[in-house]
Amino acid sequence: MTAKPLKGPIQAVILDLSAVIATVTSDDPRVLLVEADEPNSRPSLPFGPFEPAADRTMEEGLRRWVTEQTGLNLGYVEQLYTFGDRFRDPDAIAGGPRSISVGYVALVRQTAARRPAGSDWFDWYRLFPWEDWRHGQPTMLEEVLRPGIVSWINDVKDITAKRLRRERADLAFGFSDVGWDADRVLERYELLYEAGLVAETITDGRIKTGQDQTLTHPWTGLPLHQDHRRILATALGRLRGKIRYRPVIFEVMPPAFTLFELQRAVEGLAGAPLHKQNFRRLVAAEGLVEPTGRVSAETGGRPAELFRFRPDVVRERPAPGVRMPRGKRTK
Amino acid sequence: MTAKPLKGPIQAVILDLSAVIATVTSDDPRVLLVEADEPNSRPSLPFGPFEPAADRTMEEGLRRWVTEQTGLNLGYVEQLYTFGDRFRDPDAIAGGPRSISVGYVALVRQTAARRPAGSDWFDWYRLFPWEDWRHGQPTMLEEVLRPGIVSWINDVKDITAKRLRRERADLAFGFSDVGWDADRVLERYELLYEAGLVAETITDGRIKTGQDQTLTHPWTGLPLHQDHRRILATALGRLRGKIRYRPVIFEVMPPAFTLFELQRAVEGLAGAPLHKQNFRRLVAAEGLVEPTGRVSAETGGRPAELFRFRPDVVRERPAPGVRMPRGKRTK
DNA sequence: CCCAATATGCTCAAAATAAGTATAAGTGCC
DNA sequence: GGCACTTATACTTATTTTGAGCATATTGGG
Repeated sequence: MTAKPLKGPIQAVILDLSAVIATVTSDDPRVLLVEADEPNSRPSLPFGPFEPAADRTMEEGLRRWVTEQTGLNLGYVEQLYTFGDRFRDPDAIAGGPRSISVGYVALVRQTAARRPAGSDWFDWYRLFPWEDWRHGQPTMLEEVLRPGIVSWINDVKDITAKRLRRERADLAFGFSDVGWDADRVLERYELLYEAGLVAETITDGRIKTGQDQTLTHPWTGLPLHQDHRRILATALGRLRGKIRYRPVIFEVMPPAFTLFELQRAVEGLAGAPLHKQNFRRLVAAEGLVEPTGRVSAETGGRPAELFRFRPDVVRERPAPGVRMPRGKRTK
Repeated sequence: MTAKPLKGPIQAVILDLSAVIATVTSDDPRVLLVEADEPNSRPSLPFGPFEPAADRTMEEGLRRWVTEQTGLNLGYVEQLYTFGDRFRDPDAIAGGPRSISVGYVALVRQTAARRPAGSDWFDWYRLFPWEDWRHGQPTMLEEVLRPGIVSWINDVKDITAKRLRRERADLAFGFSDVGWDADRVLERYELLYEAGLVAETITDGRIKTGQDQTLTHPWTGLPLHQDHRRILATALGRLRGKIRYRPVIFEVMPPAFTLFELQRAVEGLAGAPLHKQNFRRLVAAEGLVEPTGRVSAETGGRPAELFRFRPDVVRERPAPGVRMPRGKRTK
């Protein structure tokens, strides 16, 4: 084993940085996408080059070009994952340099959520309709996805391979008594991708199996450029996990908010309904917020007290966040 | 905002893959390091080039060269983080191409933990002595680290900057009534790095402040090549978090083990002592293990029953892992 | 047979959680 | 002003989970 790899031939890679910029407007979680500029192209994540000469770190570089291009000043930024699979850029399959992208997830406040030219805020659940359980199980899950997944399972003859596919589907989608785990966003998207149930599958030069795309694809969410929906799935899963033990939700809230607004934001990201009374008891008990003394008359009923984030909580609790049940049974 | 970044000039980056290969021997968590080949050099993580022409994915590439170089067959592999800060490779500061490394963490079984030529298994806590709380608070924390950190805090005159440093230290090290959070390994290492309390600081062409290195460095763990100890800190933090909600600990266990052996392994990674009776109640209640029917007479007292991992648990529980308290008070 | 050492079983109080019921304080309409 | 309606907030209760300790079981060695 050598301690230093060969530095001789420069690797044929192109490195760029992609940004999942998320917020939550009054009701829905949203993400910033660059709109398609040609008729046949798809929306994409904002992405830009990494310029080693200019930027000390990749995160700095990301912040710089995001601000230059969109005027947004990113607050919370976290590195997500580095995507480098061969098929991620169809151009590279033919032998071009491998395209590598370091994905970041960033959170901005609703108030700062202007609409930069050429891009727009998309409801996260337009991309992942099956992830929105705020009003119960999405109907498309049983009606569209499940039949498609079952036929993907039966597509393979070998009994062991079939069992593996079934177990994987059970785990990802909570079928047959396994609970739905809101965090497994990526596992679900990847299964749908392999099953040919999302529009991206075909473009990657792979054989699409089983499904009639004209029937299924309109129901399985908006396809994005290259593997960008996969990057988004990674981001959503990460965020859902993180709100449980870090107070990141406050990165998208205005300085003052009612407890119900906070609840709506959490529900939006988590994709699940929460028990109202317990939610307020929890955030109070956790010490996440403190009253401002003011009230909001926007609610239509009794005015709600306005709260603010209490930063001291991070020095009192080891893992301050919004406690939520992780799995839920399908029924 | 343009949807496609410029592909004209190839980025001046060198991409490689580094591997944190971890296991737990009977008592201690261990990591595979390549031994220094010259008198003045330091041990390093195994790392190798990413070869787009040969490997479909980076993980495949990693598995390939690890097997080629060490003969180890990696089981569990997870991408950690991508390291690309300017200072990570001293050679690159002068204007050479930026060195980027995609870090992975892998787990192998004790039984498979042979000793590949040129490398050796190092006790994790030789690198991070302050992280080992299995026998109570490490003495070097109060005796060496805390004074060093205090003088780093006082090094700065501005009152706001001083408060920021103090709060950051409180949070990372659990000073002044904040609890010790075992997962914050990286935050602690980065603070020590900035404070000039680890040997790596000086080599990066930065000004070392405050401490007399001949006094402190022998106490602050074994320094590694470049930023490899930082990569390890990231890995340890990630693993500590993960054992709580995924059954990854079984990746390092032999096929059959006693509950106390399992507890030792968890304690080794977590760096904290666990209550024996509650531990066994937990793993039983969680359904993580099942009895094999055999017993082990190795224990010196009453023979212990041998258990095996029960893979079905992943289909019964949304987040199967070893439940542990996350923070602990210093006292 | 008694003791040291380890494994395992059980109890019990405290804390956290889930799911309600009850009450408070506004709005709009008549 | 009274009433229906809406939303906010307080409180109750049963259940589960956790933390900590005590008690018992099963071995090997003097």
